[in-house]
Amino acid sequence: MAVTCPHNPEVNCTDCRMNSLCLPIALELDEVERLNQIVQRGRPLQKDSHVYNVADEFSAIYAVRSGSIKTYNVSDQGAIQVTGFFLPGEIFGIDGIAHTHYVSAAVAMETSAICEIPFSRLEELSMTMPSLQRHFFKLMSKEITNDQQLITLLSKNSAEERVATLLLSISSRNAKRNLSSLRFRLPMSRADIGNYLGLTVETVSRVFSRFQKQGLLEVDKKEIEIKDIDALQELSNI
Amino acid sequence: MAVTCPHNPEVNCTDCRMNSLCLPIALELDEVERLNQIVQRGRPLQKDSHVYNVADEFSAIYAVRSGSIKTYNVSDQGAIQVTGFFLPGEIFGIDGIAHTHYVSAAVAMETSAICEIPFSRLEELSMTMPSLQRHFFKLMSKEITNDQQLITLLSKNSAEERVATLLLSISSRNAKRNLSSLRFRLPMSRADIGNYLGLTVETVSRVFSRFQKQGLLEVDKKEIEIKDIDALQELSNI
DNA sequence: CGACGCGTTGAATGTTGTCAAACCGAGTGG
DNA sequence: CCACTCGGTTTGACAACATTCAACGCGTCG
Repeated sequence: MAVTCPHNPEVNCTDCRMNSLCLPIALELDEVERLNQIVQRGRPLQKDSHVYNVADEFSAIYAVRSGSIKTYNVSDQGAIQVTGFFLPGEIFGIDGIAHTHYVSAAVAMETSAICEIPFSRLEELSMTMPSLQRHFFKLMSKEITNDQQLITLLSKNSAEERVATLLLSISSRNAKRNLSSLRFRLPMSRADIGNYLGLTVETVSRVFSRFQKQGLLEVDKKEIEIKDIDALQELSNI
Repeated sequence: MAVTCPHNPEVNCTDCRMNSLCLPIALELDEVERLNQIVQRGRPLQKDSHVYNVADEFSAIYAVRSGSIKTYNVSDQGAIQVTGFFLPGEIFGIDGIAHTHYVSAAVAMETSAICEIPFSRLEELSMTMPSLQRHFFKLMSKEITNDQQLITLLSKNSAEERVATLLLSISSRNAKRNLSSLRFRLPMSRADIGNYLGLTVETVSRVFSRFQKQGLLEVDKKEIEIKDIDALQELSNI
């Protein structure tokens, strides 16, 4: 049992139950083992502690093993923009590539464990493992796609549509991790949601209340139960 | 004279007056020549014709030689989101990397000439030219940075702030191309601006009128003269 | 216990979107 | 040559949605 506990720093890539999410599917067993060799697993991070901060030197990319991470940018004027939420099995920190220093920051939203993958060693490794190289390009590309979807969301959609879309995103990502897609706990605060979606805290709160009144959701602080996923999808799709 | 005309397909990278913008600075003369060998220059594109479209096979990245290009995404529901405007010397089409097919589209906003750089040959070339490889990573990274800046703009800024920021962006990019930073012609329509900035055409138009009334701009259709760049910067910075 | 962070709710305000009309310049056909 | 249409743009009146400001509830922690 201990070996599969996500907080356990001893767990290796082969046994990690997230490996289907963060590793390329095509990897052979011995390749996973070689990757495993370079992955560094520290002890759990406390809530609100930084994985990296703006202007930190870029040296690694990260995978969430347990808990949850948010990333944010700081504009020249000091405005904070949350750019992503990352759940177990997901990769973050790729935007630092090609800069020598991070332009964003990453913090734990709750007690979390992460895997650190030194970038230089990953580069070496991908020279001899084409599927890793490809996977890695896909990750950068996915980052761009994600950002552009967020741009569309912010640019074209109402508060209700934005919140519905975020809830469905978390729902489907939970499903991938074999968790319930209809009942889950939001790791982030209302302020984080608002910041991410370009809304004020009050608006986010009101949307949750409205959804509850309309029977789409059951909301208890951060606990969410989706009661009418079709209606949410309807909202998210229009 | 003919050799420096930007529409001329015969002009090569060494002589192109945009080369300081689209090529890495560190390239040796003979390296430029090797790159020049793989660049394909077609005849000019007409206004509104596509460089590539959604679902086209990804095979190359592009540089603007003359004219201007816009890129846009199409959401599942068919909504169009303009994601970028590209001026001479700028590179576009990088978001197709790591997908086999484009997820976005690129169209000429006016008669334009472009350089096509086949991706597979660029990959080969960068194996032997470290500075090209690095430059190339920077481009992907810049795409992410740009997108995230747009996210912040859409998420946190008012209509006036968004328009001011776009104008200043074009102004400074013109300066890099040795054109006037205070007097220029906008290549894109009001509708494109609105789509890009998450505003309606009417709002964009009103903001231009207001800026003119306040003496920040002189607007004549697409011709713009910046009268008070400090005031614009003030707006863009807050 | 009180202070504090976080979330919710209410009322008023304001910015932006919507709808409608008109303008302008370019191109077309009578 | 003029009247016409058409696309892009501007402007106005109005409505709607989100923000702002304010107050309050609730749980946690010192």
